[in-house]
Amino acid sequence: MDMSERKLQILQAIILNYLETAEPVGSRTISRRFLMDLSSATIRNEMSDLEEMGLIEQPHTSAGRIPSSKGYRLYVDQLMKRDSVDDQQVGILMNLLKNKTLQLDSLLKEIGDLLATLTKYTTVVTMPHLKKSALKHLQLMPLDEHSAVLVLVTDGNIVRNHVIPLVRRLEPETMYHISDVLNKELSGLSVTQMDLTLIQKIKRECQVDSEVMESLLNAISDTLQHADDGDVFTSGATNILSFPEFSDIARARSLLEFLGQKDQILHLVNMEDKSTGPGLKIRIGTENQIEQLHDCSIVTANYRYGDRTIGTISVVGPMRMDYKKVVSALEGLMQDFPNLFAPGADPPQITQEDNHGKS
Amino acid sequence: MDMSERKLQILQAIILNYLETAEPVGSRTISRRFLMDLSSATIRNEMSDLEEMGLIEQPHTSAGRIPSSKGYRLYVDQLMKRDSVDDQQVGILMNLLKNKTLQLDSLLKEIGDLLATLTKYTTVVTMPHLKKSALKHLQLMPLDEHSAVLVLVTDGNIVRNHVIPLVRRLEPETMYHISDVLNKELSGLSVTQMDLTLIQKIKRECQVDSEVMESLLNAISDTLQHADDGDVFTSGATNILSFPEFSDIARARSLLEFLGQKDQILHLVNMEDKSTGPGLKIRIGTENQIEQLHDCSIVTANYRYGDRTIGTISVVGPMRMDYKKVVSALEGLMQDFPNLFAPGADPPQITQEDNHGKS
DNA sequence: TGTTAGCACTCCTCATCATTGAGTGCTAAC
DNA sequence: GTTAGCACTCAATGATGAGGAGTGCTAACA
Repeated sequence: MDMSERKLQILQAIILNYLETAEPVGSRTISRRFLMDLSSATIRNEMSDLEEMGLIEQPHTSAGRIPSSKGYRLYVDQLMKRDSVDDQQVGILMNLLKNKTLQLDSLLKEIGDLLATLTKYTTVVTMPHLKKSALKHLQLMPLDEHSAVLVLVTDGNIVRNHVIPLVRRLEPETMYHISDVLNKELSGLSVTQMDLTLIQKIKRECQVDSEVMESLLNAISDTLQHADDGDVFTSGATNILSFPEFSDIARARSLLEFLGQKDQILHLVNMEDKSTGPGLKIRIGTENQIEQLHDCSIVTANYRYGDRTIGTISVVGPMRMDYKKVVSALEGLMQDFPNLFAPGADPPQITQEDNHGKS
Repeated sequence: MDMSERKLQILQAIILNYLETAEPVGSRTISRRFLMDLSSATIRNEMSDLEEMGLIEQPHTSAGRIPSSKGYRLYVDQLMKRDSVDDQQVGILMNLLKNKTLQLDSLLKEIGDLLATLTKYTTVVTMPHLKKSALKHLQLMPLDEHSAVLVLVTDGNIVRNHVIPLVRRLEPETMYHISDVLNKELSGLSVTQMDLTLIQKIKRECQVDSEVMESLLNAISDTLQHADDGDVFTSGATNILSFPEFSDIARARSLLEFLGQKDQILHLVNMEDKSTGPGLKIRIGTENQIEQLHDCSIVTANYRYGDRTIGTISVVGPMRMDYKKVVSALEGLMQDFPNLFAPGADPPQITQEDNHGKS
């Protein structure tokens, strides 16, 4: 069976109508609303073909048709046009963000919030992995007899801190000294790049009583190793409850619970999928591995800082999602992303994922 | 109408049965399950009285009775006994927490998570207000040409940080110097205790070019003033969806959305209520001012650090909540709270809210 | 050969109606 | 004061049928 232009039009009509109404679409509706020069009977024949091709399906015999995962996929890949109206919305959003913060993590949270408000779906933002980020500065701060604070700043000005125990009191001056050495040796590196040789070198350079130094370095290395491997920030989760596809409370619950599990989310958005290139990644309905997401679609963008992809911004919604709007919003966002960050921030430049291979 | 012992027994029976089944309780059920020496007819007469007193109500004429807010209130105030089984559970929970962290905020998050798991309800923990906490240490860290990080540590080892812009480059040594002065002058104080005289004094002592100093102090003071006035941490929000009283999706949604609004939550838990003493605060159904909470009950405990009440831990559930379990858990928690924190932490001691006036 | 009108058929939706049963309130007897 | 008995109420359940949206098929048409 060949794929005529007309079939595509009908598929698109079904999808557009279904996105709007969430009701199965009948042949007469299409004939009246979209293709007035064809009778419903003709459209019925075409729909029958489309169903055979697996692009649409029928909830029951005497109902209209709804798009299948495969149908949405075809729509997203071939039929969908970008929307400049949404681009404008993104522009407004970006202006809200500009110069608002010097810190990448708060910026990302703001983006998540605004994107959830704009799209009315749920957004999931993964923060940069500490381990993959380059350290910009690190410092020990005296706290009390038994503890000190280790403060780490990574590129993007993300600050992490951890209280570490001391075997015995250290003078502030000693700490400053150690901090200087640590900084000299470690800044610019990522956690994965730190090895034993480096640690030995630091130990020598500090010239501090080796017992203290030993425990201190252990604590620091512990902190670095166990630092959360990427935080997840979710916004607009309750938006899901407003869609009729989630009026079944059990379904809604299982999805919301899934969205609450950081490790699962991380696993999901970081999952590599050979078929998609560098741009946005769109997963539709049953294309998702995870069962809780079989009724959902997820659009994911990777953001970059410097030359590394370090995190993701995703929009989660029902399969009957306004793909055009979401894709426009995310693409617009990724385009403007580099300009968002600190007007004259030092050397680092956030660059967008280049979209080569896409028109 | 007087309140006989028997009426109380019947009320208690209704409540216990309703907690279990979520179904209106009929006279025959009580006669069979709880008070076998009385006929259903007798119980019916008593129930009629209880209804007239406003302690129970009837969804419709031919249904059993369910407790009213007033009924639960009486139960909570007079009938409910503490439960030692739950105490044991709390004991286990406490052991899980012990020595886990040196930082009050992560400890509180853990508590929230565990309490949500234990009770199967939703927990809401408010973090200490920065403005009310005493500063333990504060420090400026160099970052790059245009910015520095201000790190604040409050009692409880809660670390906050903020990137602040610099009008021009400062040497690390200068920053250390400024930090020392700031520390000397400010540590031990809370934000509310800092005034203009103090700032002037700091300016003099630093002996740094006054333009730089001016902008720096402004930024710091900005940071302190605008520091989030208490963060809110919610755990187990989706538990709500498992209760039949929230099978209506609109109701569930409005509650979940309410729980997502930090400012509203803060307003709620900090609301002073003259009628309750120092111990736990229990708000049942319509006793809550906020409309979204009319079907819910909230049990709130204040935690203290040193001599100040600085935050709250709450459990939110349906009105048909297992008050005994929740109250036992929270009371047990507050009792052990002081022992939880850092084995040999410096001077500060977390003390519990004393329960005088309670048996 | 592609398009369309017509028609029988399917099956969901909704309203109606009767049945059932849990529960009540009242009364009269114990 | 307690209880048995009885009439009554009303939500829940399930059966029934009308209405309607939509389909698939067939036959006629351009």
